Amino acid sequence: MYDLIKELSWRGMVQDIMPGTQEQLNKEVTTAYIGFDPTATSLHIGSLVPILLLVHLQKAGHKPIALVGGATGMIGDPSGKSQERNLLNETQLAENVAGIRQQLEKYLNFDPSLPNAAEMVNNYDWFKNISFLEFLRDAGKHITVNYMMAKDSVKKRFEGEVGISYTEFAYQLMQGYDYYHLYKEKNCKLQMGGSDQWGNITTGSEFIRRKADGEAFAFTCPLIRKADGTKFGKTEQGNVWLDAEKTSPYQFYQFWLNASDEDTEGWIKIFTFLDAPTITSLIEEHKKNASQRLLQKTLAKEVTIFVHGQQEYEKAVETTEKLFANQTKPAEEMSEEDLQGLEGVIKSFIESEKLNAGIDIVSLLAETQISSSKGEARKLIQGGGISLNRKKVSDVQQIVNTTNLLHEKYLLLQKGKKNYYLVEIK
RNA sequence: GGGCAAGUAGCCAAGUGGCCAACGGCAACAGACUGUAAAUCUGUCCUCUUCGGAGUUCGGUGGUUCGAAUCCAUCCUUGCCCA
Repeated sequence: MYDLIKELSWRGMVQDIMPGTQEQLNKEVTTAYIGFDPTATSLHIGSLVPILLLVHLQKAGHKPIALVGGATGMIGDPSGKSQERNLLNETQLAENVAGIRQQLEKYLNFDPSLPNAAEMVNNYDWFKNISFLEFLRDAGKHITVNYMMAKDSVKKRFEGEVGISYTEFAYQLMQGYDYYHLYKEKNCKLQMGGSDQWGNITTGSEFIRRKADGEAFAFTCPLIRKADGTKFGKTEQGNVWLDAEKTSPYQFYQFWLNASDEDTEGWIKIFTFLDAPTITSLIEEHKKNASQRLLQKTLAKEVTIFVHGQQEYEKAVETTEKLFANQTKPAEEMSEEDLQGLEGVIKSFIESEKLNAGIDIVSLLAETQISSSKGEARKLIQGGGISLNRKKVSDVQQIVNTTNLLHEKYLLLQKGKKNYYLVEIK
């Protein structure tokens, strides 16, 4: 067993920590949990940090519990939200819980023969049996409203102009009860999470102290931000998901590869398992010749392998090389195999009759969904944002027909520099 | 139940009878520069378009007016104060 807090500290993954947490972890094998909100069927890269915390925890010899918030998801966490959330319906929620469960199983070791095997729980399982009266008597009585109101997440809403419903106000008490439940049932003595969860987490510790006279610890990791202040984890296609169906490994790899220098130094510590000397030397190496983007490549490699596996990583690199390594090389020189093997690039189809007759570029872009409308397609072309087979389209009227096809089957379209689309005839 | 204030595009936020598809900022998308980086500069940014325009907006509904995001009525939502 090594010093987990020390390990996480140099990685920049500890924001707030309760006194005594480090001692507890070094004293004995400790069970710890993190909650995941079932707001979608897949987790996105924002959830990667909590997942990594659990992985580190397990590596350090402790026992991780992943809690899926089937019950709390029905309520809505006010943390970081300036507005009341919409309630999810039950079927949607059940679907989301199932999806997330499946993903978490990939990253943690659930082998029951291990002394510190990971476990997964759903708080709906205990909340469904608790009546409102019971909850008020067993939980509500132990925490004062004054205490709950002092939390930042709640205070903001009191001060803001939107207000907070009784339902969302109760959220932190539910999360506190979760912690108490796991403390009682699983001897869970540590809760982790993003720093936005600090308020909710400490309510849990306080609740355990008052109701069970027990000591329960906590620490949080900083929320990931980009150096330019914009939201982390978004691309032109939207959220970056961990599900390969939603975000292909190639797109996933590209996301990390595109990280800025400034962000990469911090991210490589957080998102990879590389040790301190390795990272230090990588950073030095990178600074000598930043244009090689060694840090970005290493980061992208490590994270893609962790999430999608070695094989998918290799395919992503292959596709990346075909598209970006020889950008000046005419598209006509790409072999059929090259084009077919463009794994993860967005593909679409066009009927061969349309090409035989010749189709104007604007209609083609609209039909293949590369642009959302003809108007947008036209604007993109006028702004110089569209390339066909690596040649910039300058004429809005340009007709595309079979002579433009590569290997009589494909069209390689680009929106901007980085977004490739492969159109196949059918 | 009474009083006061507010509701404008993804968000913030101007506008308070025609010059308004609506100032500005953020976010987003594209271009130039570059290293598939950052910063910077430029363009786009309600929807559709044969690029000439066309259509639908300013919480909902109804009205006044030649003409309303702007005035009136009413309803809804939110916040604050009083009961």
